[in-house]
Amino acid sequence: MTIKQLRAFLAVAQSLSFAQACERLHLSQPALSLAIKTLEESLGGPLLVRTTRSVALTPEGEILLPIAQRLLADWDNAEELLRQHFTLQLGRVAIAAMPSFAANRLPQAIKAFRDRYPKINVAVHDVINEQVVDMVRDRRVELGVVLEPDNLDGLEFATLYLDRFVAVVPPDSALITRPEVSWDDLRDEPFIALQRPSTVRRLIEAQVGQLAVAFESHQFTTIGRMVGQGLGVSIVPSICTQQMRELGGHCIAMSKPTVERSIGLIQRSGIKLSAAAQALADTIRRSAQQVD
Amino acid sequence: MTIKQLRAFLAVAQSLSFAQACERLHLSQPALSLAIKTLEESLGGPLLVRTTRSVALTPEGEILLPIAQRLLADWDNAEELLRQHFTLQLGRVAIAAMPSFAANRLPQAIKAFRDRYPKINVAVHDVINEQVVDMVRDRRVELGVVLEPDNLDGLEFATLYLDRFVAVVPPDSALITRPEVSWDDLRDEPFIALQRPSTVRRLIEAQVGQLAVAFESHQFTTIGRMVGQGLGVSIVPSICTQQMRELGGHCIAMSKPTVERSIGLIQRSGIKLSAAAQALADTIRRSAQQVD
DNA sequence: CACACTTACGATATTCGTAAGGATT
DNA sequence: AATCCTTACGAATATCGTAAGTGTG
Repeated sequence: MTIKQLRAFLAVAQSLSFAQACERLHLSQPALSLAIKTLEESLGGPLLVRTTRSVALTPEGEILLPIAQRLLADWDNAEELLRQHFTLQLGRVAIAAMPSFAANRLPQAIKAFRDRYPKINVAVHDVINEQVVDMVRDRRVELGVVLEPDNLDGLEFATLYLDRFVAVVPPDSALITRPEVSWDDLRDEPFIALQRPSTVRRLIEAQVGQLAVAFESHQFTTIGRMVGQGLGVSIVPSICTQQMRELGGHCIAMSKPTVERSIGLIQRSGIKLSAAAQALADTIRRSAQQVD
Repeated sequence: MTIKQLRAFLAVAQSLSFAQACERLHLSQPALSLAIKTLEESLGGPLLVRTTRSVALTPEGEILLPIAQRLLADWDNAEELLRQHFTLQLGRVAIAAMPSFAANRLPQAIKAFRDRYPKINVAVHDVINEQVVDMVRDRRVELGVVLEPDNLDGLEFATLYLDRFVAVVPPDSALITRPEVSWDDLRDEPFIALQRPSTVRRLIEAQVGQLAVAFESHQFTTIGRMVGQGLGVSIVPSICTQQMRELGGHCIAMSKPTVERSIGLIQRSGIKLSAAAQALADTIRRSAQQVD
């Protein structure tokens, strides 16, 4: 039993005419006749009774008719579903991104993606850097945006930006005129830090040692606003520059030695991204180039 | 997308190896390779990622896998179901029969049928003659057993037995020594008749005019037992002879002019019986020959 | 005689298997 | 070197359409 044979049967059963079914199937009468005959032989008995002037279903044909309809409908639906996934007319991507990226750069990339592929469902997981890596490893997301991890096994990393730390100081700070500030310049000010665990916090501490932390927050937004209110200074990834400015903080480049780390896309290596995830990755890459 | 292609995909996806899938499919590697390739082209993208040493599913392949399983399972089930119907390993027949036949002859035919085709469900409708015809016309049953109807249009009738009326008298009746009795011989006795509407009742009245009915019943069993108890005499189709004897009645042939009517199978003309109904009809015909 | 389905048959397309090629372990 | 998948190509198979055949209204 083949798809063609079943389609042939359905066409004849519905029109009760070989001639009409021929047109619907774009098939010659003999070809249709043979298809039905072959189907009947493969199933072990007649499905249609043909008098020279009319066609009727046998009881077994009556049994097959609704089954054939459902079978072919399921078949066509499945085919269409797959095609839609390949043509990005349907699908779902899950992406995880570290908070700074999720807050500052991802939204515009998602916007561009959604404008182009409105039917693709995008799930964004805004989690700390380490969890992004875990989620990619666990296959809970196809894509991640992270600071380049030390341990890459099983993962592929591709740089989007080169990020360095910048100081954030209140608008009335004495440092504000300086073209750049050193780590030591900030030691005297109350320091506002991300709460642990956080890669940014860890990297800063690795650079300057234990900090005299005055305030802590999980959110860059809170940090920015605290700095804006003159509560202290902070150090944030350069990706957050614009956000800090909007919140009232003033950003100043850090003098050497500066810490630079790559921010980039990670995915499991050796597996193929879904068409949707591939397209999202492309969109994010394009978006990164535009900003730079 | 064809059945073969989908089976090929399923085999590869399950074994994650072309080589193993080849054996399962009884197919050469190139043929399998081509089948997958064609499938991928027809759907618009890759389903499998082949490194030279391993095979993995693409995300779209992951989507297709459970769909393919269900599709093929449904397909195989449908095919098997139809085959079972044709080979009489599964099915259902509905038959309607007039009470005298249903009670006297049908059970042994059903028994023989069920011994031979234990999986076929048989529904018997024990209804009066006219309703049998109606049920066949209305397609509520495929087969009927009736006295040959006057109006046959749209129906086919095939004789099983030639039935004539026989007299039933109590065992202590004076008539019991007679080789045959006439209609008039029975006029003096209390008459036990089937209740109207009944073809038998109608035929008897057509023969002898209005009867002096002493008792009426819907059931031949009741009539037989009444006669057996000496409450009166009756006239029944010869098909009931054995039943009457068992109930204590004594059957005597009717002298000429006797009424003979055919008892036979009816079915809608121009349609094909289901394989199951055809087999049941054959069994009933064989059963009728054995009795004669 | 026109219509509707089937059979006959030659042409075209698919599908298959063998043989060879390329890549990885 | 061995394994595994792909490409190449000739052969077998299946399917198709044209033409002829058959039975019905």
